[in-house]
Amino acid sequence: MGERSRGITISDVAAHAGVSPASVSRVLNGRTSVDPDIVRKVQSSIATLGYAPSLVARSLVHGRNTTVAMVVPDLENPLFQGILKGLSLAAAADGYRVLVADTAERVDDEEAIAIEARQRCDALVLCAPRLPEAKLRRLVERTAPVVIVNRPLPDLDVPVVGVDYVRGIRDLVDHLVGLGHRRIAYVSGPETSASNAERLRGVDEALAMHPSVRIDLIAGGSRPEDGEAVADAVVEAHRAGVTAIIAFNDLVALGLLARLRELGVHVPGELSVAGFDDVPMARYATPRLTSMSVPRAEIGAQAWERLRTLIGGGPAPHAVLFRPRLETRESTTAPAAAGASA
Amino acid sequence: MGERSRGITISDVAAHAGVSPASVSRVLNGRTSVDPDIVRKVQSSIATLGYAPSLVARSLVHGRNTTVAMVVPDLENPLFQGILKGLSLAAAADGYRVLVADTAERVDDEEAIAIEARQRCDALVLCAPRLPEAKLRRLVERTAPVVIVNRPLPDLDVPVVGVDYVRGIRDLVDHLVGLGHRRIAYVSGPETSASNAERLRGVDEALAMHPSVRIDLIAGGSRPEDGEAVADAVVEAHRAGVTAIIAFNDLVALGLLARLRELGVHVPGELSVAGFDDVPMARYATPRLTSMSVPRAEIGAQAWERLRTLIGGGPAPHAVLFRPRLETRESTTAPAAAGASA
DNA sequence: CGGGATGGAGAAAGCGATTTCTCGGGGAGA
DNA sequence: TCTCCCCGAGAAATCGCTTTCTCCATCCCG
Repeated sequence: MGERSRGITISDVAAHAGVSPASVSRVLNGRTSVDPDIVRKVQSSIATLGYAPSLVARSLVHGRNTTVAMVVPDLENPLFQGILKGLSLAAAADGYRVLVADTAERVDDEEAIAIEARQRCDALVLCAPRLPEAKLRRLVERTAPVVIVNRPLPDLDVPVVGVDYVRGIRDLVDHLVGLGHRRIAYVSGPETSASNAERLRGVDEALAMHPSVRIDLIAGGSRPEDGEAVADAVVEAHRAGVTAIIAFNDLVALGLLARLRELGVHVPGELSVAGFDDVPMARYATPRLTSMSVPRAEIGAQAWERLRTLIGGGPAPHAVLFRPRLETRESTTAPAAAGASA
Repeated sequence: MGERSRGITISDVAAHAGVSPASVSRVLNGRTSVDPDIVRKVQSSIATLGYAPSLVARSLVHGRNTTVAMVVPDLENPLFQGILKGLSLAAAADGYRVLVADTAERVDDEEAIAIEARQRCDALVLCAPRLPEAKLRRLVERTAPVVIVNRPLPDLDVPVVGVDYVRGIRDLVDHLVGLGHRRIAYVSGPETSASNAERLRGVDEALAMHPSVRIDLIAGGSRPEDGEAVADAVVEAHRAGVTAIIAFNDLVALGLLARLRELGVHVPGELSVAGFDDVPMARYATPRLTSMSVPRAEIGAQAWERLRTLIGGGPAPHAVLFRPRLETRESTTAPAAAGASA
């Protein structure tokens, strides 16, 4: 606030220009026409005094501060970064700025942080993959206008912008099955993660469509370390006949790749590995990682689009789900022993 | 603003509780002692009405809104993400939130964006590696309190939190020379980047300390694509006798690694490669990337520390430079032909 | 040439809190 | 029992702007 104009107000300008504060305001906002002479004087005074209007005072009058909040569990996750970037750029185009709040994965604080952040802004973008649904529903009511990102929330008048993880996993399984894989393992994400639940539904649906395919579950996580940690279990599964791995996300896949190499398991020669999210680094991995691409920036932009509608008093926009696109790269290929087991 | 309390104000609460707005304010802020009876009534009214005080109105009175802005050239850069995360967490501990503004690398807009963002907040964290120094100096004056991140700015009363790139490059060269390398190439960053200039100074100093060493310059960039694009030139340099590569940053190094593998150049067998920044993915690369680690989150935290001092009216804190720490991993080793050329 | 319409500028009323100012009442000391 | 002091609650001023309201002067038209 105030910046270097600390202390100099619209009245100072008015006095200096010999007009009323109202006129200065008019010159500033150009709503009504004002005497060119006054305009000149005011502009000159503004320049001389180095005046900058207080945005806070304006906000108070207008009842909005052209700022939206975004709450994320972890700012270091490439997925959220991309969304934040898209949101930030889209909002900026409309003169809005984004306030970020990192909950540091502390689910218990999420609600309070979201409410606090929301209070400072006109609207809220909520990324809360771990928040229990009941809590989320309550939170959504208290923070409207709000848009939920990346998790489904049926039967509620809240716009959701997300990814069709179910379909994504199905498509990914199709890809692997198409390559000839019959035994696959899914390295799951955090147990409480809503998007992990979606992926698991995708696994189920895929199984239903491919009776001859078997998909094992291996408990994983969401970070590269988790990928490394799960490598032994993956190798074991491989020995037991699994020929392809689907990781919860790319971070896990990349960690897994690194460890598999050290364990002497060749990817994709012995084992295919696929990730999810298509983070920027995926295409630079060794081998370049096959992944399901999600339009991170576009999600952010769409979130803004919806928020803008809500802020403008429009009707609750419909939910939108992006269908992930398969990025076939080097890490997936046909299984070594053609035809494998099944 | 106003969230669902839209319309309900402190006066409503006062009326409902049968007291004056001043008393409600007192209960809310607990400055002076108030009749327990009033406290009870007010609290009950607040709960009943679902009242939440307007932070904007508060800001207007107090002259600050407990928000700081951070301006970055690219939110997708892991370095800035880490800094943002550190800043955000540190500020949150003091009840401050962070507003982000991504300039999308448009240097020309940087000044305007910074000023605008600063107006909304109490202070500013500025990451502007490409902004010409003269402009930066002018900008810094207009946006105080401000802290500059990641670039030197001598002779100005502005706190700087940064990385000692000069020393970092020297240490990295020492590492390579210690391994036996005598011919090294530096894949440079963006020409206008201040931190690239620093690195180049490091190269010069290193050369001065190791007369027997030669360091070639290869024009690069700052992103993985640049690393890929420069691979051919790197291979050529390798043919000419270069045995080790220092990339501007890890992103470039990772892109380079991916392409070198495709070109059949073995790292580190034939060529050592080192990055800078130690981004999270560096340790999961193939081979795991040797890099100079910079404390991203700590930079953000220190930036906040300084901002806090300035906001509190304290004296301009001293600049602080973090010395990067060498993370030796697999991508650097002794040159193949022991002793190499020199 | 007069009167209503028009338009532009200043005065004043908010926006929603905090904080100073003012005043009344109760407790303590004489 | 009376006075003085202190404390606590309400009234009012303030933060810096926008916007309505009011008024005056000009302009146009009959």
